[in-house]
Amino acid sequence: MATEMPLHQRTSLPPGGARRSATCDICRLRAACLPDHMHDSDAARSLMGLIVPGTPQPRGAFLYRQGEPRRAFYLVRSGSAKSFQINENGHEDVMGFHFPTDMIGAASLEHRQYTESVVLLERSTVCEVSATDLEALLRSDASLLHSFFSKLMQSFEAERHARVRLHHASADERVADFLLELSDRFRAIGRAEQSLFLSMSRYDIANYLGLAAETISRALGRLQDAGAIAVKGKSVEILMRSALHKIAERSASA
Amino acid sequence: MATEMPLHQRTSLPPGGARRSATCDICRLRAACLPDHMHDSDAARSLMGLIVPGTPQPRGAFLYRQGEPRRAFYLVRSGSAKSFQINENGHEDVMGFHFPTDMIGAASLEHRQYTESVVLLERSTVCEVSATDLEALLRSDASLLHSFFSKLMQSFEAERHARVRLHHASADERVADFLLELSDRFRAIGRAEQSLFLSMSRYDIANYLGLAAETISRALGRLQDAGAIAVKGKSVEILMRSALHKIAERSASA
DNA sequence: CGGTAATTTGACGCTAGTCAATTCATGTGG
DNA sequence: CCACATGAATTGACTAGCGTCAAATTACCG
Repeated sequence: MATEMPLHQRTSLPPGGARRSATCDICRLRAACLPDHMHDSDAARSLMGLIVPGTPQPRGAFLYRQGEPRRAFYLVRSGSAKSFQINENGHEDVMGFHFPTDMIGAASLEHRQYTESVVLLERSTVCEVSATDLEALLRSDASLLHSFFSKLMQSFEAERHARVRLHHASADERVADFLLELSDRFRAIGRAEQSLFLSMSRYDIANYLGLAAETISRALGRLQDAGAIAVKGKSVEILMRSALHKIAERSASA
Repeated sequence: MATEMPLHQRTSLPPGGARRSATCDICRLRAACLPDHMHDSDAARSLMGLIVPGTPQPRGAFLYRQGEPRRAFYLVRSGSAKSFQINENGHEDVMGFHFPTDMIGAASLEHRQYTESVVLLERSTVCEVSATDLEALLRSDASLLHSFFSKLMQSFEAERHARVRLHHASADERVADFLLELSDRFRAIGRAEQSLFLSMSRYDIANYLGLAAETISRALGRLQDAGAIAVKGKSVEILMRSALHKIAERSASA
């Protein structure tokens, strides 16, 4: 079995922290986390009232497992997570990685059960929103529904882009693209964009990009030889962003 | 240049047929075309009133081009189409294929301009819905918005599935999966599910699946040798659906 | 500090891409 | 209606890139 086994096997998240609302007010991620155009509307108030901050959970803890009844949505506050499905061959398919301000669970929106599992990649904190509460709010507030609609459309486009872009790309191109994507996401949440910490394993990256783990190692090595990055274990420094871009973009130059 | 040049260069669709509403009532695709839970609601009436059937257009005609201001959404009534983007290398990326009852243009929903081009693959008829009209209706009717929401979620999941599924798949697996997907879609609109007509070129299929056109030929040949299908030009007969399934599913059997 | 898992590195084979030639469709005009 | 022209599809030969297997090295956790 090539896939890693979770360290912890708990099936659900413990009660979480104190149930005080308006915690978003004191969260430094607030601006990046909540939908853009609802910073001070009534809807923002209502939504923030539903968000329950949790306590830090250890690496390997599951937010939920594929097949469990859908209870809640989550917002990553610190740390990171990966979502994955077990396919018909018993093989793990990594769907994506999640960082602070990312919403988790929307992919299961149209289902009664979670369609994927989500496990923490490091010690992390997540905020929780009850599914029934959120759905009720969405039914009553059209502008909030529109916000969600927008966000989903964005994910849809990103997903589409990833599919066609990476279909034609070589290993080096995919890895360069992956690093740039991470960098962009880190920048968006106020982290250093040139210092990346890869909390996920090479196997996870490989699975996500449709490559073998060994190929990830070699690709990182080649990018390093090219002077674009410096790799030291799970830490990657982006030395020449332009070089990385050039590599990522040169797919299928017919 | 490996990509095909459109036969016709018209930049927009001619006026279309007579502007009589309620044409959906006499359309045999109605049940499959409109959202499930709105067959006889007020919203259904309103929506149907916005749908304008067009006249048949020749192969190679564009519904719209990437970058044009977004005017309308389209529903395929007969024939087929492909949507594609030109990427930064001037290369064509095929995003998908469209058959009767498919909605076209939703991917540009959040933009003022079309983010892709759509060209007919054969002589086809499409129905048109004005963008402003539809958006006004969506704003006023929450249940309709929910329907759209649902439909988008479905596409999102399909897109996701396509990405992870095909990432690990071999050429034969991808082609088998593609044929089964077409078969399913044909069945959903009442066509024979075992007799497929591939209106798109091998190059388009290859581009869509992230392969070379020659590989499509060879993969089809191998599937034929395996007794799963019979290929004759653009016509493909599915002889053993089970065999095709087995081939499509056996990706990454660790 | 020891044991385990993760990562790197090397060797090798196979799959799919590329280039080129040929066959096959399709559509056009005489 | 047929001959021809054009592009699509197939087939073959060769090559490059990635997967696989195995071994060595490093990082991590108790």
